[in-house]
Amino acid sequence: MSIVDPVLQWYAENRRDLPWRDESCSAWGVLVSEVMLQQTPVARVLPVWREWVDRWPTPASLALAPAGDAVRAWGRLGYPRRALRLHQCAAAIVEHHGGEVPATEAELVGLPGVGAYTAAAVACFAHGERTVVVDTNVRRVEARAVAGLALPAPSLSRAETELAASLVPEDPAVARVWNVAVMELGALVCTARTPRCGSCPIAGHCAWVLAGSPAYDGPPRKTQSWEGTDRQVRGAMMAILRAAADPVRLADLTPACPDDELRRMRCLDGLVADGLVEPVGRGRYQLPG
DNA sequence: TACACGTGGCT
DNA sequence: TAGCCAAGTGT
Repeated sequence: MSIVDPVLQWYAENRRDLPWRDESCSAWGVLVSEVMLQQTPVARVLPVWREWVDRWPTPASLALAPAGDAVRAWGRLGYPRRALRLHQCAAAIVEHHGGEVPATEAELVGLPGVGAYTAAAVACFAHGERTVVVDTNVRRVEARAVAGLALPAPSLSRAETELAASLVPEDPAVARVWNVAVMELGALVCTARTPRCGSCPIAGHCAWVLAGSPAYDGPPRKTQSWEGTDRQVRGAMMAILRAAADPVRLADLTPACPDDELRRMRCLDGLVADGLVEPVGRGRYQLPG
């Protein structure tokens, strides 16, 4: 008995109506959603995605805008480098793909900000290609249901990729639904911390449940630090720059890290090196033009 | 491979 | 409450 059919049926009855899943959503809209959803919850993405696709409905329209507009419109989604890469991605699509989002994983994976996951997701969800989509949700569902583990290992293994590939239905149209369905199950039911096994369509043959839901027993999962990190300072600087209508002075960035000038300068240099901040002379800085 | 990279909600 | 965690990518 495969877990595929019950998951497909569960999805048909429980799926969220997300705009990037609409038939009318363009491939570009799908690509934008996938980049925004990297490490970022759906609820936070929704309003920003709407604003982006309304303002920049095609890769060409975004490519024509200043990069700083993309960074500012990114708002507080986090990881603003994604906005910069999406802007670079739009330019690459115009330059190398006639302005159309490419359909194959091989073409997609070369674009800025598009890695293995996003390439598989866009090829499948936007173009109907039969790909193997493996994200953190898919890994968790399959780790539990098939491997009997509480959580997947910190990094993706060959075995996991092969397992995921073995579960994808042959028919591309069915594969497309499967890929989104297993992700949705991971997002809504088979969650990381408090899985709702009582509502799970495959709890009856979940290896982890059948083993008594044993606790995680793998290498320690390192928790990312935040307080006092460069990342915190960079985020504070970006917030100041997003809010500013004109270039800011160095002194305007002091509140981002008031007690450590060395760190402050290191973070600013890093932002400039990343292309998120642009020096404009006379000791002033702004979002990239 | 391991680490850096934002942000905010949830338990 | 302090972590934990969220549709990863680039180096």
